[in-house]
Amino acid sequence: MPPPKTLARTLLALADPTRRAILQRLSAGEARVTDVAQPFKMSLNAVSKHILVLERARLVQRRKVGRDHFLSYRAEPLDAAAQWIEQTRHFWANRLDALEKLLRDEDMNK
Amino acid sequence: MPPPKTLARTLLALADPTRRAILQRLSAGEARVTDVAQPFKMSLNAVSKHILVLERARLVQRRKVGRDHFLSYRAEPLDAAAQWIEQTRHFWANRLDALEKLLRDEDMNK
DNA sequence: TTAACATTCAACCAAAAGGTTGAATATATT
DNA sequence: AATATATTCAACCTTTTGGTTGAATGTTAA
Repeated sequence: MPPPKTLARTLLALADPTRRAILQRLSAGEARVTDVAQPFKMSLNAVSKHILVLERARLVQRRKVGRDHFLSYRAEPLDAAAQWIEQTRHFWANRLDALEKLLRDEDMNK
Repeated sequence: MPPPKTLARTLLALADPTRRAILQRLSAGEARVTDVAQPFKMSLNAVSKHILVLERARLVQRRKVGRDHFLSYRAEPLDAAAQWIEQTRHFWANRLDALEKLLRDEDMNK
């Protein structure tokens, strides 16, 4: 089972629009740091930092080939995030179901 | 359709562990600000601020009754977040499928 | 009407986030 | 060997974030 800080790191990484864009880019296939940075208006260094954050969250993996660093997208952490969200979502959904049932039952008695 | 900043606000709100805890608490039912704040070690004011963030992200709704403010959990923004995550996840999953298929096809030719 | 309670507002502070530029490191090309 | 390329490291700056305390506001209770 993954350490509990994993979810925090994942959500934090996803909370930045630049990082989400990077992920989208990488979900279309491997790319080097420079390639990933190219479309952005910010400096290469800034993008490099964002990639670091994504790496710490295990959302991005790095494969060095000579001077090139090839980045790829890893889906696993998203699973945990999705799970948390689904869980939180369904909890309340179930409560609503329970409430509706209760109201239905009461209706039957009128 | 929701404005595009909604997802950013949602993920940002979820990225803080205190706020996730507050949501969990509220997903079990309505509660007043003081009640929500009680289990935390930080000040009431700090929690009040977190609630503000959750409200701006539409994850929490407020219903005032006299001096009490009753807070409740709203699931809708989580749907958008879940959707984004699912979409990003499946994109890559599909690419993997395509790759596997390609490799299978090549195997047949050997 | 005074006192207690529930909550926010305002001012402040430290730490973190997101960006910049410039130098360092390592690899590739000529 | 010299130069160009790919990338990070380090120092710095500004804004945002998450927290504090103290005062203000509005509501209920004695």
